[in-house]
Amino acid sequence: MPKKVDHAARREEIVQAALRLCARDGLAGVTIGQVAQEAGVSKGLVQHYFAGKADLLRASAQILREEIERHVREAVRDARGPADTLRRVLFAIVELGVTAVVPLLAGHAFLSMAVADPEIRALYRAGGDAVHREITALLAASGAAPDVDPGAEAHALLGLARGLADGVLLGEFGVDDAAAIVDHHLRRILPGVAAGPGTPSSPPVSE
Amino acid sequence: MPKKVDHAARREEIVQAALRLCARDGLAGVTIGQVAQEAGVSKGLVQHYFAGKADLLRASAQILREEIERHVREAVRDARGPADTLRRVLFAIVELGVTAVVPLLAGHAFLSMAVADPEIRALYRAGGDAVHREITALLAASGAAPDVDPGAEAHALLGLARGLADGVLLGEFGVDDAAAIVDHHLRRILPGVAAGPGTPSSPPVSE
DNA sequence: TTTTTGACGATACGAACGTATTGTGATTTC
DNA sequence: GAAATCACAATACGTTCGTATCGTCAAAAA
Repeated sequence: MPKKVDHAARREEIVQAALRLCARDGLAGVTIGQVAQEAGVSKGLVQHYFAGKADLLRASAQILREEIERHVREAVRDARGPADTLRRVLFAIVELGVTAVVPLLAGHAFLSMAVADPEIRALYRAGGDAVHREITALLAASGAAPDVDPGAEAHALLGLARGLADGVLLGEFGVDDAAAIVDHHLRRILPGVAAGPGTPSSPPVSE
Repeated sequence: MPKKVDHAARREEIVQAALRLCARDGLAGVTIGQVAQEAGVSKGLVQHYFAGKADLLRASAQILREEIERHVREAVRDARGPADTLRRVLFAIVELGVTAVVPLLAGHAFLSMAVADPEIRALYRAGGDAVHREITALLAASGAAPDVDPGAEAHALLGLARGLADGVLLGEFGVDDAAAIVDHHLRRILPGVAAGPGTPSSPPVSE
């Protein structure tokens, strides 16, 4: 039998190349040949690991989701209490505009596919719902003001964070401006919870 | 001399076909041939009106922006006072998720192009900045609470609206839920301004 | 009426696409 | 050590892309 390789790892290498291309040139720039070149392998190898282009894109969307999830989960790792966790989650999402431009851009490119492809759409929905549930729970555990409905407020916060991430991505404002906006809203929702001691982001940079 | 036709109108017809394809299949599905077929004209005619594919895409992004701007401007037409206008602007943006799925999806597809193509990027920035200025002005004129910075709050509201539009687009919640969220935030920002008498959207639908 | 001009269609062509096919080593099992 | 197996490269093939070119017809100007 032949050399034993980590099938999943090899697939991920190729997918990462695909995501890079997707962020640089859009979904249109993702071709088997380009992906192979970007990954530094032969075109044949891409075929060896993926049944076809659709398979490649499907896997890319999947890993894209995991990538963002990992990013958020990492930002939350050593958070103190639900309020701090919530803050870090939202910051992490906003920071995608600069920290993880590739996944974010690729995500946008995939969004149009999500409408046509039910499998990718399900992936989007699952991801969004998971974050929403998480934020709802954090909100409920953070001692929110009595007039806030955790479910609705979670939709608001998630929407706000996503919208701000796009603003950061397009350079309309900086991460720190976005972070300040998030903090401002959190302070309104969570009375008595001051801004967390450690800002996960880098020191302020003038726009 | 030959038959005189409205050059701009013919270009727009073709662009509309391109945008439809873009929303249905993503940017990858926009080919000269497909656009021609969708528009019901020959491939040669598309060439006749556009110097090349890049020209077509550029024009599409331009018209896309005008389309959304028209949509918002129409929603604002018979608004009463700055607070009501602001509310209608935000509602219009949120409603893009159902009313103008084509422009919204196409916009997402173009977003990745905006990073690479400086011309399209400038278009995005100009559009975003214009809306931001508008919202800032409306906010200042609406008698906002003393602790709100109109500029920052405008970024927040615009971000919120954009994020909610995506949520609506993906079916995470309904337009009415999103509208309620917007209203809730507006009430906090603009004390003393009750919800406008006429909700532009349809009656509540359970998710 | 003749000429001219541009709208528009049909076709041609090279490049690049996705995929199918084949070939070649290296490595593990027997 | 022979045989089987899989990672991986190379090539070939049919399709579709964007674009260039040519042809045609109608209408305005002469």
